[in-house]
Amino acid sequence: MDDQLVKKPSRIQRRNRRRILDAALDVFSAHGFRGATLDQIAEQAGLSKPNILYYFDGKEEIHVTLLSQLMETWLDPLIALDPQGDPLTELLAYVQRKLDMSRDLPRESRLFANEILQGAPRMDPHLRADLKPLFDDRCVVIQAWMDAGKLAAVDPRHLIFSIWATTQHYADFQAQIEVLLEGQDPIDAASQFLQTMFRNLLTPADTGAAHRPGVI
Amino acid sequence: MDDQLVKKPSRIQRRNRRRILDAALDVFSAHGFRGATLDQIAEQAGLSKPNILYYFDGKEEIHVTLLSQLMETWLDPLIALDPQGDPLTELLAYVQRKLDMSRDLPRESRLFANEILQGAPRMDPHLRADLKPLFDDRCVVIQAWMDAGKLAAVDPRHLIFSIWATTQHYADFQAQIEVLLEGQDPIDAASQFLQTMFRNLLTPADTGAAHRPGVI
DNA sequence: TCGTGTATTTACCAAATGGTCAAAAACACG
DNA sequence: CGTGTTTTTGACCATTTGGTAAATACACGA
Repeated sequence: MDDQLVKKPSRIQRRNRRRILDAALDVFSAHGFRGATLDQIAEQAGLSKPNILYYFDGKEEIHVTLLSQLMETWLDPLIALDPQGDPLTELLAYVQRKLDMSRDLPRESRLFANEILQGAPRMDPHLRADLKPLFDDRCVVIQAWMDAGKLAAVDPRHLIFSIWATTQHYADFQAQIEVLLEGQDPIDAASQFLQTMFRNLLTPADTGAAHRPGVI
Repeated sequence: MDDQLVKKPSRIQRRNRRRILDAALDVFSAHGFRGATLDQIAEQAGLSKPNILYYFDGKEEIHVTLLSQLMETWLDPLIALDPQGDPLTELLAYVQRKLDMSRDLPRESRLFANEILQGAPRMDPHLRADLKPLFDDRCVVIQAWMDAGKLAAVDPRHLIFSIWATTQHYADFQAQIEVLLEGQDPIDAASQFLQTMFRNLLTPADTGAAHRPGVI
């Protein structure tokens, strides 16, 4: 019949799997793994619970599938960091890409945050296998830039942490930010602020003054 | 008998309530509200489940009690910001206090993060009633410092966000950091890094060079 | 030591939840 | 249209979970 081990999924299969994963992303990101229920996911997806279990082996598999897909999306901006590019430009662009992701993919950010918060029980292998090597490599690249005097010398690891922390904050702590900012769109102002902060941090001392806000 | 409406709790009551809250902090911070079970809390506290419900009206009340207590702790460092002090010193000390809290009270940080991540369903009133006014007041103070030329001019709100994000990151994303840093204590290095970053950001342009790392 | 209010446990319960299964319905296609 | 396959459903099930009621054990002052 088919010489492939796995039949290629039908149109209906693709559509329903996509619906389920999208609904699951909604629910998991809002309530965490244990807080999410199959009934919620089913309702959100517009399918019955047994129908969902026809497409996935169980709650766990849905979650794992989401996390695997997420890891790719999550690494992208860091992969896009070009060792041949201009150091300061590259890093500021990286900050912007991460911030854009907080605006465009807040559910994914919260799914990730939920998983890490709870000790990364399902994602730990991914972190070690995928994120760690990339992280180490990027630290070497950044360190080389600093050694060449093209960036102010700071700990590259904590630099990356601070970029992650400040950008993802706008997605993960959105509920708090909405209370404190009363409905203004925070991302534009955040972009200004973060670009200033990281430019000031990273501009090497001998390259002339950092671009100070309020000072042209 | 007693002219007070509420009898003062016995020694046993105080001890057991403390045990329960401590156990609940463990469990809630590790699994979130819905992921935590009374059985887990009971076992962790060394009490039976009905015994726990003898001291608290239900799971919800335990959680709410924790969040209320947490809010005080959480506001403390911001309250301690002295409008009369030296601006740069005050803000850098604030960063340090927040970072110390990430090291000393990681469970509390994760409890808070969990709650906000899920949309702050139980904490929203506290945020509006307690955090928001303090936040607004501190923004005014910081803005005044900037207007007086004692700090570089940036958006005070996003400045505070970035301090929260970078410091709490070390508690909330500990699982990830442990994978990436392989067991070194990150807080000391983080302290160096963050002090440098925020000093560079906040030192006003005309006050002489910011303290650049690697440059004495 | 006794009696009374406090503390703890044992045995439950109802609802929620992840999951199963067989049969029905819908569908693709010659 | 008819037939074989895929998809969907309704009825169920076992376990977990938050919570209760009543009985028992305990502390401690009179």
